[in-house]
Amino acid sequence: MVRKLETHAALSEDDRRALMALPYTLRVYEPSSYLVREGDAPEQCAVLLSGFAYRQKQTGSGMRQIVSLHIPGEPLDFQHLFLDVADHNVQTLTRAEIATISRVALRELARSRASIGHAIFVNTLVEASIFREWILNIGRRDARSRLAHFLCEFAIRLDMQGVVDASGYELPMSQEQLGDALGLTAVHVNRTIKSLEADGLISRNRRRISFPRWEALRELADFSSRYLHLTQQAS
Amino acid sequence: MVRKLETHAALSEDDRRALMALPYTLRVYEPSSYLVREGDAPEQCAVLLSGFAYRQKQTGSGMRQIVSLHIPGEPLDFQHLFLDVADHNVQTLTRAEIATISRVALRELARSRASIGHAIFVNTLVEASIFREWILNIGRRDARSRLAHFLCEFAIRLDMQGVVDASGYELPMSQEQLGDALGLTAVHVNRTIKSLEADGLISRNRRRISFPRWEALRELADFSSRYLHLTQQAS
DNA sequence: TCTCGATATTAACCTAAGTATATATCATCA
DNA sequence: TGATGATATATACTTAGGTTAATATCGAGA
Repeated sequence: MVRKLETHAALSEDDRRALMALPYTLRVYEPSSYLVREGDAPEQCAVLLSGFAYRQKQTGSGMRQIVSLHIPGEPLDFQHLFLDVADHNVQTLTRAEIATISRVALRELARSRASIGHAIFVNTLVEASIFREWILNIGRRDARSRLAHFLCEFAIRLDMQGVVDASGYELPMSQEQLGDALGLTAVHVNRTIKSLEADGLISRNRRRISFPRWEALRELADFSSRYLHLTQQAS
Repeated sequence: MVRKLETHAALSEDDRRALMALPYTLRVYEPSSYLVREGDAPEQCAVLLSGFAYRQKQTGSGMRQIVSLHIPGEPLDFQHLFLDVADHNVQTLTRAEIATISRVALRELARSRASIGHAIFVNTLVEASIFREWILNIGRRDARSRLAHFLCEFAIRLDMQGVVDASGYELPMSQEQLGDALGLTAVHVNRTIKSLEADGLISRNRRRISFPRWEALRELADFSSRYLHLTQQAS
């Protein structure tokens, strides 16, 4: 599980063993638990085994912006691995099972084993690429495309990670949180979801979403998976 | 110059010599020249010696979003150092002097000299942190705060890099481009600049901007420099 | 089964920001 | 020195999305 994430970037040989050998602590967190708080000096490095999590920042006036979303199998703290103080918050979205590794030990491993360091680096580069796409999405797409893009990204990522069948998935968040991720209000998220549904681009049952017209949705979303770097080869 | 950028992250000893020893090509680019195009397989790694540059992505319908801005002394291609295909465009903003290093050589150096690899990693982590702040800025702040935040960030970064005296600076971009960076239209950028000016928060002469009431501006902008990780220590 | 808190949905109304277009300013260059 | 193209500024009007608040729905307990 710890190395499942490494695979997407650059397969290593038997330094998997080294990764697996890292001492870790397993713990289950309740929804909305903080894993990292802005201002903290990060000591540990968390990996999401099950459940969902997100990164979040807040404005002085208390507006929240979700800055990224994380699915089972993804590491949560590479962004702070070499930084002294956290610049954002990391929180669980749902109840989540999390493995915690010592930050120093991981850094040591990254330094001593080049291929592991490389894999971690690639992982953070892909994350950065997703940040860029989110900037584009929030800055330049209207609510319908923006939401559609978000849904497409989530679908593809879940699919890649093998967490879900292609038919659809259970959105692990409220419309309020969806708004925080998209830079919209909950009310407008609701309007927009309804509008996509009315056009038959998605269908829903409670939070379960499926995609009766995937191609049409993808087109509306202006979605291309290039920025996810799915085909990234080891090197 | 090449290693000036490394300093902000984690000073290395005499592997500066190794960096300096990298063969490079010097070239001057005209404004708006493409350095990297989305879809390309990056071969070279550019460092901005003078002038300004930015990263940019476009929507299917042709809307542009500037995703980051770069000032003299900053490396431009670490984001693609270990990725096979570019996910965004890099362009000069002004006429710019650029040193080009072979990507393979730099990767080799990053691998063989841990402290250089580390410095590069820290640099990309800080860039990622800036991406996150931009997501917050675009997603959750209104036009006045958003523009003010942008101006503050630019001021601080220029100041840190020693490019400018604290009194103010010459904005190297049109209001159109400012809009592309902020997720606004040029018209609204103009309104917003005028409004900040009317309130005495900035003063202008053509594109030269100065800050008669820095503290007030910074407060309006909800700006805290934490996310720039200015105090990042070597480790 | 009933209650409660969290979500979701809806409606009415408001405003920040977009659109469209005209005009002014400025730097460049023939 | 006058023309030209790129910016910047201004104005009128429209609209996507925000605000507020009321109502409906649902799952978890008691």
